[in-house]
Amino acid sequence: MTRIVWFRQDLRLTDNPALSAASQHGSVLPVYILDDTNAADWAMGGASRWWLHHSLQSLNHSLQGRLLLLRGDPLSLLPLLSEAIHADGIHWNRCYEPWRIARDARLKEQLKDSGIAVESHNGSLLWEPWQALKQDGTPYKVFTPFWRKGCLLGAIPRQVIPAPSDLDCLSLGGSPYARQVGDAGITALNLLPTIPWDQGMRATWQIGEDAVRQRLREFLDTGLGDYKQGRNFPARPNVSRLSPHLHFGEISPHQVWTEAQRHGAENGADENLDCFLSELGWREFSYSLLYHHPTLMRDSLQSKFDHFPWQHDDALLHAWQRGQTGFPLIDAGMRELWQTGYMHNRVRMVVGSFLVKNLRTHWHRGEEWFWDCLVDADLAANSASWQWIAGCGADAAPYFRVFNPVTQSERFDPQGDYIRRYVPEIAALPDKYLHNPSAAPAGVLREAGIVLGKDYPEAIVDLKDSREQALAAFKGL
DNA sequence: CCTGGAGTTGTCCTA
DNA sequence: TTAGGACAACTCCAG
Repeated sequence: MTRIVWFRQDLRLTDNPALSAASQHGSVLPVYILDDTNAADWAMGGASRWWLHHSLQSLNHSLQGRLLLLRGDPLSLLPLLSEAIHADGIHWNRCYEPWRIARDARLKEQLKDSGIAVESHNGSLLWEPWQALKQDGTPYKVFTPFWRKGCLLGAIPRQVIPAPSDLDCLSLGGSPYARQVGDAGITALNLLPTIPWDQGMRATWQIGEDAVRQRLREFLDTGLGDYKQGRNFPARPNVSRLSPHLHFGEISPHQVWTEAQRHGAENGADENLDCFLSELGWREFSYSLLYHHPTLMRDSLQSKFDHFPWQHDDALLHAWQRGQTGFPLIDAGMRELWQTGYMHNRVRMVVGSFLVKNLRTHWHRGEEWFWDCLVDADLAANSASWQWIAGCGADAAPYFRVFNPVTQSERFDPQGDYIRRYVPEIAALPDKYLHNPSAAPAGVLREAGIVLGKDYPEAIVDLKDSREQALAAFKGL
């Protein structure tokens, strides 16, 4: 008998509970379905699609070209496929986006009614969101107790599952079955851009299961040692850059957890290891928030923010999006995002704070832009993080937490290495004025050959004024 | 039910 | 130059 393995956000062979379970029943048909019909507003953005193309290619390669690629509605495709190949069961690893939960629940009902076994597995979270609860059975709203009590004191994450050694993949190549359900093939999924905006991305990333395991080893060997401090400096190589791989499931958090613990056991566990593991905790926390608050992507957790006096100015928003704000750290971050599909975490906070507080733009605008541009765009992490920086999330972020992009720049990119990489037109400025060209004396600008407003924008907003206005608006709530 | 300590990531002013 | 305190008040969470 054959079991279908429906790949979704688990594009790997190692530590894949659904694949391993299915393979124990006999032959396996691996399938991926590009589902734009059920996602509504949260269909994958452009950068994510680009990543997906390469990740699917890598997975297909690992499966000796046996991955069936379809596009359409799984609710109709999977019953058809099951019938066509006489599958007696379907396995998948759980997803936690509300629309996916709803879709999968419907599908499960449907398949069970037609006598097909359905098994869902946990492939992407260390702790299920319905397990990490307070004593009284309700979900946590604050990270620290969630992580320390709800997670770390709970069940130990399961062992990593080896890739199936004797995988028997059903091949449908050219068979009528594949055509019956519409074998799209990877190019037909149209995941790649029609105009070549992906050059910077291709130069930045190595995609796929083998590549990410190498990346993890490299990070543990060279980045973890000074993680706690170094991770704040965007020019330093101390962040893991695992997020897109984790999002698409080329690696599981269990693998990261296990490898990091092993590294700690061999080299000494310290606050750097704890700090890194707690970043996995933030991922878990975001998923927990989304699971228990299914409208997290839309509704502010603190409803008083419904009355916040947001402003909207297309020109200011556009300047932010394209990295033309006149604040070099902001512009470097937004251009890093545009060019590579990624932005350093410290800089994400600074650009987010700037958009929401200094420009007083609704956090939805930032959320949407990141969704389209990030290769690690993840509904849980993106929604939770924008709410956090906007101050409307579950954690009571102090109202006075407004990042100053110039101060942050001086503190975390003191030599300007990050800025000069992404904002080369001001590279000739001395470090002292690199962080805020609008404050540079005319002579310094002339010396560097820069005309503000022509070669590089004047600051689009007054930091002091806009900060005070944001604080006043908050006070008015 | 009550109580008290704590809450990822900051900034600015003052002494 | 640098360190410390102010900046609201509230909710969360565990005992």
